[in-house]
Amino acid sequence: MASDQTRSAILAAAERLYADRGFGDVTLRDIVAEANVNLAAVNYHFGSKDELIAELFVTRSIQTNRERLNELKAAEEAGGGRASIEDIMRALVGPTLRGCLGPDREGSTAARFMIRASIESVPPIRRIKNREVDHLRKFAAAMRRAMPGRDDTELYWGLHFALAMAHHTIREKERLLRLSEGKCDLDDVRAIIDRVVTVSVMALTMGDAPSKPAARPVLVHGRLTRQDL
Amino acid sequence: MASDQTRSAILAAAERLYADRGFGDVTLRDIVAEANVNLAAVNYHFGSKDELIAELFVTRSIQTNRERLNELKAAEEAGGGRASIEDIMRALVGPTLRGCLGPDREGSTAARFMIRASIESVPPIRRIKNREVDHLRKFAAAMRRAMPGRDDTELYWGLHFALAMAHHTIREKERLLRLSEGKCDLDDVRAIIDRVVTVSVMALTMGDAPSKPAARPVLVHGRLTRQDL
DNA sequence: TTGCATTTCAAACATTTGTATGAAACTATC
DNA sequence: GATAGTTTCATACAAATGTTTGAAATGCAA
Repeated sequence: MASDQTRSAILAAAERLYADRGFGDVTLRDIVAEANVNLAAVNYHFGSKDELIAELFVTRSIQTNRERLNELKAAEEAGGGRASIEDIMRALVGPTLRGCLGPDREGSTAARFMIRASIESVPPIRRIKNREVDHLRKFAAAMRRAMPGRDDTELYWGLHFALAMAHHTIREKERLLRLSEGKCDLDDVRAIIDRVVTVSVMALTMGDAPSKPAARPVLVHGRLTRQDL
Repeated sequence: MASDQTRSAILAAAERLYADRGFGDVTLRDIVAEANVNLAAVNYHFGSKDELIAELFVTRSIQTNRERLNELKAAEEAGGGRASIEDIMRALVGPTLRGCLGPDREGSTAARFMIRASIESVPPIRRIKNREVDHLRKFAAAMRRAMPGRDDTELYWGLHFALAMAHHTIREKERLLRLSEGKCDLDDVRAIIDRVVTVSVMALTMGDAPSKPAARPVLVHGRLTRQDL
């Protein structure tokens, strides 16, 4: 068998098992059984279990970051070089929410893996996450361009809260579903993204209103409209 | 040694070690060493390691819930039986944020333990968290009283986002600090609570404005004032 | 084919870890 | 102070798990 086949069989099996059962109770033996390869293959190809997990997470992180930046770039080009704050926030939370929620989420192993990574936060992943700040700086810069003059502190808090709402929704979707007795529709990703974006922009622009009501966020793509509010 | 002394020595040592080093790499042997008791004492007094962790978490959860409900009750009494939505949100996120952030947080083992519990989410704790919904229902009820006529869905989302911002701030405070290069002051708990409450109330009351600007949240206790915005 | 490097494999290793055991020490009650 | 119940202790157990090893198999170039 070609070397790459074993490698990717391990990666695929590991991602699937971790996504399904969490990092806590998936052993290397489980993984190699699922991948139909020998136990020693993991250490041969990856060095250690932790490096395997790290590779999985890095791959998926890069993917997400690329999607985010693509969306940001598209918004900037559409806006003639400068994206609106709303579109920036949408680019920030959209890819993750779309990937991890929605009715077809069961089919996406990658998304479920990233949810696990967000919930369980195992050491090798935590190490990577902690140096993930550079990517966010690009968003901070775009936000600064979109809201010149606004204090940087406010900007960071807005960015922080946007991620908070997006990630918490992914992490705790079961609980929200139970608490709301199904009233909160977690399959309508469009609406959820709009909701998170709206609140984020409100947090970022608070104080601009009420004198300038035009600055208030307006929902574009979603189902929420003024009369719902 | 009296039975209770051993018991509480184990509890204290376990909480301290878990808080410092996380659930991942603290063994029962570490705990009994720290507590100066015999290894078998854990199983004798608690049955198993998981039950020890569960007891730690339940104790602290009850404590937090009590603080939240006390604050809610106080607000309701001060408001003549009905608390404002702002005070309700403040009662929801205040105790946790006060406990887990702030300059004296290093001293509070309990708070650091709860942060760990929030970050690592080990099985026995996850099991408990999943049936923790009842407590939140009381807050949902209070919110319903404060905002009669508002759609329940909106209410749950507001509750959800409030917890999102609070918990994410606790979980990711290091990252926010690094991202903002220290600009976001995570020691000023007062200001953070005000910020979370303000955004939560904005999320809950969105649509009430701009026709009724009086309905916009006004910061009371904090340092943020209108001229900052 | 020969020879060399890469990859696979079964088996064993070395720890770590939670738990169980049975005797000893202790405590409190009568 | 004898006895029964409780608690402590040293030690052992059993299972799991990541990692290593050295040989066998495979692929590939000369």
